[in-house]
Amino acid sequence: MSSENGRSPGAEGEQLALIRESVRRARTDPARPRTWRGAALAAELPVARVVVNKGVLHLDRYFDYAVPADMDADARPGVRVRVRFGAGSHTVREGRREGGRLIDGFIVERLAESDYVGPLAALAQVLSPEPVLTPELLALARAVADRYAGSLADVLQLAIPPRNARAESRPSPEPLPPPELPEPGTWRRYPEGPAFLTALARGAGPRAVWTALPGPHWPAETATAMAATLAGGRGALTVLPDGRAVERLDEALTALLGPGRHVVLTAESGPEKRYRQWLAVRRGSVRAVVGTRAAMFAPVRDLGLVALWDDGDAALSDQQAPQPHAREVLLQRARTEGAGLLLGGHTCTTEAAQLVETGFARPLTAPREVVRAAAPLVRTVGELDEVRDAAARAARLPSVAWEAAREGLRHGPVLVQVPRRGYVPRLACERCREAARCSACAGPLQARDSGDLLCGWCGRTEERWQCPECGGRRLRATVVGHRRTAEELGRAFPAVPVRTSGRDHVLSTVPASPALVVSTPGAEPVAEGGYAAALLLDGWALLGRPDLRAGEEALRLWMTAAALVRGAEEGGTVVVTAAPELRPVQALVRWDPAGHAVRELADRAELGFPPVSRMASVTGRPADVADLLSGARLPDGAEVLGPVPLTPPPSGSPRRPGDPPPGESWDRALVRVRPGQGGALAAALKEAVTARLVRREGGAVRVRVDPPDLG
DNA sequence: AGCACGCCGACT
DNA sequence: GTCGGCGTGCTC
Repeated sequence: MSSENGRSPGAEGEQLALIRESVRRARTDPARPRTWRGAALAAELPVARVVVNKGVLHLDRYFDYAVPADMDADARPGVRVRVRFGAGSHTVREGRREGGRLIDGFIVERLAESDYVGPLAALAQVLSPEPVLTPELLALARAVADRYAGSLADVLQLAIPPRNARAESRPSPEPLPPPELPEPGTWRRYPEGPAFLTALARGAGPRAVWTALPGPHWPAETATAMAATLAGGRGALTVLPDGRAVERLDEALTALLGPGRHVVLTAESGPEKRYRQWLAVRRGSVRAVVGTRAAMFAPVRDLGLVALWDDGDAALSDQQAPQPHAREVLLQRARTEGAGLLLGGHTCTTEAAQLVETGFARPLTAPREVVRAAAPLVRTVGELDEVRDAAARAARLPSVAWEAAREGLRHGPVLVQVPRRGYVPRLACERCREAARCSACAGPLQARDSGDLLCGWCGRTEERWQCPECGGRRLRATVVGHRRTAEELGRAFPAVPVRTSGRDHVLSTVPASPALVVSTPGAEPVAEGGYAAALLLDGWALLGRPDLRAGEEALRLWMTAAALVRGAEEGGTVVVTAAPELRPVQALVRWDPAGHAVRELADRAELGFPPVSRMASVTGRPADVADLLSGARLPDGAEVLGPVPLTPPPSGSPRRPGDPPPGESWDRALVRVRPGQGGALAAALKEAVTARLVRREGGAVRVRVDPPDLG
């Protein structure tokens, strides 16, 4: 018997020789045979260009396959196929091509001929005639892959849910006719609100950065914008950071439009339901989509509006390679699909402020007096504030906070926000709480066991640090968790029920009756009728986080909580324990998130920080990082910061993709480029990684564009 | 990555 | 003459 691997001479060997000969001829003969013998091919457009479902960077290109005649009808652009892929797919045994593994892919287009020199393998199977990879989705996925130095296949994995035969076999519901144009309702509080809605309804692409008024109306307002888009005959997509926010918008949409006009796309619903709903969207049966970041690629037909709520929330950045952020994906869709944009939240990210500054979007805000009436009264208290009351001292509350809680409890629930333990800053000025930064590159300072101060970006040792804000020379940190705070408050207010909402169990709503609701940031329940008061405790801990965005993030967490409190007109009060002269604290007191973002943006521009410049991180073993950077053809003026040793995550925390394997110490370098060079930076890094893969040199290196923890 | 090809040394 | 170990290169 011949050997299993076709290496022995004889009939098979002769066949191999023949094949090699035919390939040789194919490379030189202009009238070369294009396929293997014996395959009956599709009469027209016999070539299928395929993107194979393999995320490896050096395979990030198309491969051509021959279309057998019996697959001709189904093998249309966008369908899922299986193909033989890999070395050896040209092996011929007993007259058939074998070898190479069967892998999935998508047909990108059908062609009359291939530019590949050599004979084509045939498609192995059309998995389903459903064209899931639409031209819009392909273009979007390509753009996202390029921006993030990732591969098309990786992005498609995020964008197209796994197939489910049962879901596919069922017909999607008949599409409903467009709804009536909705009334503007509370959008009238914004001078530009009604015009924004009519622009959506008439098919235009208005783009707005929406600073939402505090209070409970944003879900209904977002629903109204979606309804206006539907009324104009186009589709709408809204992405929100978590399941609770999705639920609120879902309810608002159902209240406004009834059931059946929208779907909720989240990763939580099971595979069959998820694919069924996704298909209903792709087929045009449903024109409106609401979901978490998993919905950002939803193939909405004739997209007229992309909306994003609270784009500063870290949950909007995908954890799967290449880790695209929903804001960037939706912006790309607004640009290329001509859709309107609604970037909303109770605060404003610097990225959103930049969109306004560059003229890409217009601000959608309410007049000052409307803001003042809707927002609660905010008071600040330094933590060294004198504590006269013994009970207040027991609860570790400054007197002002104690009074506000006691007064608030007479009228309804009182929210107490406490930073999570572990949410601790690296180093901040003891006197003014300003984060300690490197005097050379403005990177965050870390304390070594030796007592030395080391920059987390450039690795320089900081001698004799002095706070640039107040001249202080001492540094510090620590925080008390929400559970212990709840216990202490329970003792201080013995007659009042205490509820907690935190990481392990998050409450979505609380009743209007008086209660203390202790919550970690981001987990605050919505109170019926609004909270009477809120205490934002240990604010300095949020501000001192070792992150570029610490100020912006603290303001976001405060305002998101404070927006659940009744307006000043109804007696709503907020007390924040943080130094009143700090910029985010002032922005909270004045309720001016947009102004804060504009000033923050100016600072970032001056210091060369994102989003004004673009950054990417490169991590890996020290030798690998150095090798990759030396081989990369970075754009002109690119700056390399570091490399420095990557601070290991605290032991016990779950390993995340991109973390070094246990026992290895990795370096991290940051690369920074000027505005407009982001694409070139991503391309250069991708090329450098690919070159190493092809040469098989060195160990794994990870590249991340827009690293989230600019420590 | 995965897989096949092929060169080379070892053993029947 | 045949087997199989591992370095090298490619994937339509």
